Amino acid sequence: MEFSNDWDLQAVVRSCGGSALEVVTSPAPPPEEEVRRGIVNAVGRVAAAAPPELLVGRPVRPAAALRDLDYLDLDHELQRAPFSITPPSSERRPLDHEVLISFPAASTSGQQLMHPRKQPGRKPGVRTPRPKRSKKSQMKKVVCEVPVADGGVSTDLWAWRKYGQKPIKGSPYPRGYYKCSSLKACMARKLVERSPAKPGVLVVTYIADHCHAVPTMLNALAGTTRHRPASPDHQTSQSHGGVSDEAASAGGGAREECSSADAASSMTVDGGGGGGAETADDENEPWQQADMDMAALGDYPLDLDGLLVPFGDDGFDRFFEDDDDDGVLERRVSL
DNA sequence: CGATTTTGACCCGCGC
DNA sequence: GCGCGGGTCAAAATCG
Repeated sequence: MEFSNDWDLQAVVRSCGGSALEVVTSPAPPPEEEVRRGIVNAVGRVAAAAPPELLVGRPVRPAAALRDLDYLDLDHELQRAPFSITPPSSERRPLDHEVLISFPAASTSGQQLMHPRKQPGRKPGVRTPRPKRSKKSQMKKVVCEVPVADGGVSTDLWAWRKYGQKPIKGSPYPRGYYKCSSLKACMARKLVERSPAKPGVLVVTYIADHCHAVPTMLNALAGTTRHRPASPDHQTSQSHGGVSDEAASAGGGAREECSSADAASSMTVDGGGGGGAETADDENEPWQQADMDMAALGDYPLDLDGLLVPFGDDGFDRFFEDDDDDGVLERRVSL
């Protein structure tokens, strides 16, 4: 089935359902205990309640999903929540203003990669003024750990577009940078990387909130499927110490439809809002509602295709042999 | 043709 | 003040 295939691929990456609820930021982080509790309640419920099919293959409208959830004994399901909040002491050591949510280890199955490409790049000498990255460190961040491929892949309603990937010092895996593609002005961003300590876990960091409603027509944005050309020139390594292929892979499916992040944002609501503008009161905004819902759904889409394979590994070949015969990474969402 | 991905270059924050 | 490393930009390639 179609779904299953897609699902598999997507599974590789998504699932952080979390929606984390968020948190945080800067100046006054909410009491850890509270935040944690809130996350568990919200995220746990959803994740536990929603069947994979629901979250993944066919995204559901948030409202509907919530409705469904209402019928479940959420409290009960809590223990089955697919993730857990990781205390600050975990390996990834969240910052003061971060909240780390982790999901149970999952099967690390999928490996993917993509073909190398030529080498574009910006022309030297060309530079454009860029806004200062002020207070980046103070930006709202939600960190969650997601099993690379636990069956619980989920989809979120947000559309992400990959805008960069970089090798991270100390980690064999590259980090992918995504921004919301629904609206150019939207500052929501997401960083996805594999945990060096736990290869089967992806660390997803959501930054900033979405300043718009959850896109209802995902197809328009998310339909993209990138088929990797059977690149004839298969060179494996390139500059940057090897970001190469894998990196590519990252992009491979790069588009994700996420939600959570925002979720984060949305959830933020209580927290303190960090985000400023977005936070704006959202209570009455319809989109916000949607946001919340999604958050509640706990979907965490991630696509880290590229991140799944460490630099310089041989996953490449494997990828084409196994997962999908087409050698295609697909990610589709249809509403 | 428009949207997205890839990826080298550029820029900036932070630690020393 | 300098260098490192992370984050972002944007040209080129690719895909639907």
